[in-house]
Amino acid sequence: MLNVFNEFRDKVIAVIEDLSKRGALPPGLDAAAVTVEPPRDAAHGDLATNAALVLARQAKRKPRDIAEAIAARLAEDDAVTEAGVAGPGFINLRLSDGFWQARIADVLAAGADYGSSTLGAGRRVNVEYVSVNPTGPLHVGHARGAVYGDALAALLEKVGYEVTREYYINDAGAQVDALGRSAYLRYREALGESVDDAAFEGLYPGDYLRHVGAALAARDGDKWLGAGEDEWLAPVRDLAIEKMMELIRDDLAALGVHQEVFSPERALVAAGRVEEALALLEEKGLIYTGVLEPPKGMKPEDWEPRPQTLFRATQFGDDVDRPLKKSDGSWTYFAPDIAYHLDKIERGATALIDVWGADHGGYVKRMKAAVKALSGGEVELDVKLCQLVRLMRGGEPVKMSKRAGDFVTLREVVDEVGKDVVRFIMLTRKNDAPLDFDLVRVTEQSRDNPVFYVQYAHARVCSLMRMAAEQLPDLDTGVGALAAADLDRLTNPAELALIKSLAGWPRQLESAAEAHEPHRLAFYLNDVAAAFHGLWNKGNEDPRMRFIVADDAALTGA
RNA sequence: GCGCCCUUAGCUCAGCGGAUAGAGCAACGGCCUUCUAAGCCGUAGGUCGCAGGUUCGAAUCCUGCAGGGCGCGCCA
Repeated sequence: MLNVFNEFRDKVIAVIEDLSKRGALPPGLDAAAVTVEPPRDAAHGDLATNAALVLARQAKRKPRDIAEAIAARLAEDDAVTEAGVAGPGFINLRLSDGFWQARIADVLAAGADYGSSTLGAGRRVNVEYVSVNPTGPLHVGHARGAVYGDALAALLEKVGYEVTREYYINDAGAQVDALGRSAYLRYREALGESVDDAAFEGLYPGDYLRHVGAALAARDGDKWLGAGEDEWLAPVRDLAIEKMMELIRDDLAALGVHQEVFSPERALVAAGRVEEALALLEEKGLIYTGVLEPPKGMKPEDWEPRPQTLFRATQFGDDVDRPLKKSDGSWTYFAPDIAYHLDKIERGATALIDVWGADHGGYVKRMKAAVKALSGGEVELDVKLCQLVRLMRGGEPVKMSKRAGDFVTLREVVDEVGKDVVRFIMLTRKNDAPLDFDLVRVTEQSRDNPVFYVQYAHARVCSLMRMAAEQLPDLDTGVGALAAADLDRLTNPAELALIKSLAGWPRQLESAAEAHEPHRLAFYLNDVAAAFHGLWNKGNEDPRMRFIVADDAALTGA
């Protein structure tokens, strides 16, 4: 029995069906809204179900009467020691110590698969995250989306989805041309010219392009020096993009993030996919030429009404129809994005998740509208916005220099505090809440540093295994032997609390996956660590409560 | 002006339509000849921004309002 709550929900529903069959309840009741959860207050018991409250209206009976009938039947279950009705009609169940003890054997038998489930039923989900323009290294803000997306992807995989981890490379816009021009300046430097800082006005002045310039000089010599921009821009830009993507992948690897699909915008454009996607919308009558109203309340200085190619986003819940072409006839950013999302759909994803920075919030409705239009409503797009990260050091904000190219890079932070710390801290807040990242606090060894608190629980477990091997060399600490230990000796409330906490893992995974909220797992780990530290400390009051009891190998095994 | 997000203890924040709304920090009171006390236990602290609505039941869903953040054609 790996998910206690799901199993008992099945039992409750079986009881309801049986009561219907016997005429104690009307037939054909809809039990979809029945839940089995841990009660808010542990004093109420181990499990609580709302079954009677959900059924009362349908059955036209008083909730408490239904609750009494269901509770009486649940009380017959071997694992149930107490089934009571409380409040408006909750059924509270208390389960035997033996039931909980047996869960340890379940966990050991499942090993690393513990908590895995088939909730996703193999459905294909595409999670797109990071997708930073390939114009420089990742900074701290990018790390949040990277960790969030990576954790969400892992979480969905764990509960049975088939997940694609994807990065969209925006390598077709004006900013990669600026990147190419910047790299060209570094190339001239590499060949001995001195280049003024002012030359980088509007470009990327960061030092990280110096090695691109050097690589170009090494590869091509001085062949571009006298050439016109129309000759050198494309090759220089392409090399720069390639080098920047290498840099970004290295940064991601340092953070433990590995995406399997990197989709370049340029390839989509070159393959004519933008025209294809728009033709599809055109067929559906969703594209027209029209004139947009200027946004009210702000005064665009140079606003002139002009006809534009527009997508009927308003038919799919957006506030205005959205332009697909700029006035010079080239695509807006939206057009290739539509093509890209169509591409993801055509590759077989049945659900799409995009992870964006909060400053892209204004873009969500139109993208959802486009996906709805492209897929005929078959594919759902969920856009998760990650709020800002405020980098601090000892309570003081870290100064982000205004000078372009001089931000705090992800790499610097990972090098300073380690990838696990960065990953964990990024998950200690909901994605849509701002997050403070204090470089000093996250390495402190104290209760208010959640990274330390959880890692310390793990360190103590390792310490116990080491000490047990020393003090009880004959004790078999293999998984099979431990599962067969005298688990019925674990009757202390602190011991049972830890077991119950561990038994909640499958449920936590499923609910976090369904909500697309990996941060819940960080909070869960904190709870498990608290239960463990609490039990550990019982050993300070009473040596018999220590994990290792030198004169009792059987209890130590348990 | 419009859209999206946020508003929960002194502070930072969890909270999945359920019961008396929780955790850490800060405050106060305990606990070390240790399986690392880098921790644990306890006390105190609340008009869940405000006002309506839906519901057997609302911090949670809906509407309006207030305050804060982000954004609003030819940046991505």
